[in-house]
Amino acid sequence: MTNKGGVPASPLPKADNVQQPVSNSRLKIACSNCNLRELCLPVNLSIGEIRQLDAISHLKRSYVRGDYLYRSGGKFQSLYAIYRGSFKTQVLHEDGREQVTGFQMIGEIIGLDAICTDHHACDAVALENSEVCELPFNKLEALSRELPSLQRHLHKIMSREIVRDQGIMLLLGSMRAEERLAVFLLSLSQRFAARGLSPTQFQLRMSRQEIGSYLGLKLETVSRAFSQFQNNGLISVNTRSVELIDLPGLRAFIGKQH
Amino acid sequence: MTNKGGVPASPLPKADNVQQPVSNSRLKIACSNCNLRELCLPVNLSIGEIRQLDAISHLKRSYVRGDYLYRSGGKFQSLYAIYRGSFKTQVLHEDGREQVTGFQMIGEIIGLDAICTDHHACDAVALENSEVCELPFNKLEALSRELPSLQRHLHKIMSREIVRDQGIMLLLGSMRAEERLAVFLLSLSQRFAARGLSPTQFQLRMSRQEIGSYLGLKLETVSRAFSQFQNNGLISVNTRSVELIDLPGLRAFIGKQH
DNA sequence: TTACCGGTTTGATATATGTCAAGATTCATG
DNA sequence: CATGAATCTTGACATATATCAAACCGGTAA
Repeated sequence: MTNKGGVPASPLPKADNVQQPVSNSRLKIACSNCNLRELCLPVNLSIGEIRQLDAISHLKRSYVRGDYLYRSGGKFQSLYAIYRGSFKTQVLHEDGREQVTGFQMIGEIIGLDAICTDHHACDAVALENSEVCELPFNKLEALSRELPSLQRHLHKIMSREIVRDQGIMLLLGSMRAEERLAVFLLSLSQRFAARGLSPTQFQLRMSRQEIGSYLGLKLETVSRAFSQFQNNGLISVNTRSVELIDLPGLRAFIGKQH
Repeated sequence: MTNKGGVPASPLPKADNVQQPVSNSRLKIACSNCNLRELCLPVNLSIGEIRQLDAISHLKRSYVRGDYLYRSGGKFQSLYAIYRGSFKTQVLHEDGREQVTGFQMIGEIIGLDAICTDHHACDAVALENSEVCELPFNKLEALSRELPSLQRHLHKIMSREIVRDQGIMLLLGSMRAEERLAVFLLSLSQRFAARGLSPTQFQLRMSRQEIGSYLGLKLETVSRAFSQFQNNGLISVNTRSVELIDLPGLRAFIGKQH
């Protein structure tokens, strides 16, 4: 599964609508495929520093939809930078309840939950054909002692995750069903835009059930909310393909009474 | 407000039911007041290393109930180790909605949300008379480049916060009102126990409204759930003072249908 | 083509929690 | 001690979302 050599084993990934990579560093490629450089690791690093980071990373090959990147309880070794595709993370309660805690896409770092106990606290499951860069955490820590800008960046990534989770707590704790879906769609829109993809037209990689779990709703409620937005002319939706027709209207919808 | 000297400006804090401090290091004191050493910073550090950490910390004086430790949007300078008392953190939405994102008590670190943008993402408000140790983050980062065990500990604290938030997402996304309150009470119980306090009898420092905001419920619903537990003989409650009578029963309650 | 099969949509109804309102209790203060 | 302001409890009722059920759709395989 892993490829320890210094050169990617497979051709560079190409997504529609994405610029060509600007260097042959795997991590930089994972990053230069998107516009939002902060999402990925090699920010504010010199060429030499990026090479050091490259030296500790491995390219892992494809996961297909449904494959586990890691499982809850598994031993923690590495963080993963998503290189192509997307994942969901979920926590399972012993009584069978599950909660999707996030959807991760290209350029994002996954696995931070495992640091505190040395064991993963959730499952990570591929939503489509995907590839990740593995970043052995011991080596990442050692390198970040040498490179203050890498250290700071690692801290920022963890802090951003905390802030993101708090935003979801706000959503789950105090928003109505349709508001939650609006927030979700706008968040996807923004993340696609940051990667040079269309902010108004995209394919959902997850089911209504998975969206519902993430938003604390049943799948029927999610489906009804989609239909409602379509009836109001805010979006056009056909199963997994979505077009956001009225972005300002969607934004204005959040926080409104009734 | 700050005290830059090497010696605490006020007498050591004493809580009922808590052991005496074992050294005169402010951070170690904040820590040795509790049994769960991992909660606080100077874990696995030598005496000399703790002195280094002490050298970068300041003791801040009392906050009274309602005082802000920091405000959302404020410039990020420092993390804070709670030395005495307790705080709540809350995020505010522009439409006036607020969500309490956590309650923090002695030995816990607060302020991690601010690292990613250099500005605080939430408010931190004292729930009672409280004191904190200020830890200037630049100095903390510099020191953690020198001390790998401090570096790892800082990472664990951030990761633990991520895991905690994901647990609350599970609670908010898929539990019923009474289950949420049971989880909340058991979590408090465990944290008190870890500090050498009674796991079954304690005073709540927050209002029904604040508990409700944290749990995604209205205050009336929280009040009814308290009454329900009391009627079922699981707890005894009188406004802010709570006794957990049947801990196993409370645990068993979580996840049960109906 | 035909027949599945998982996922989605939509309708009818049930229920948990919210909303509104009135008292009761606790707490702060003169 | 008396007063008033918060906070908490409890009841009656409203409503958003869940539940249950049926029909619909798009892809895949026989």
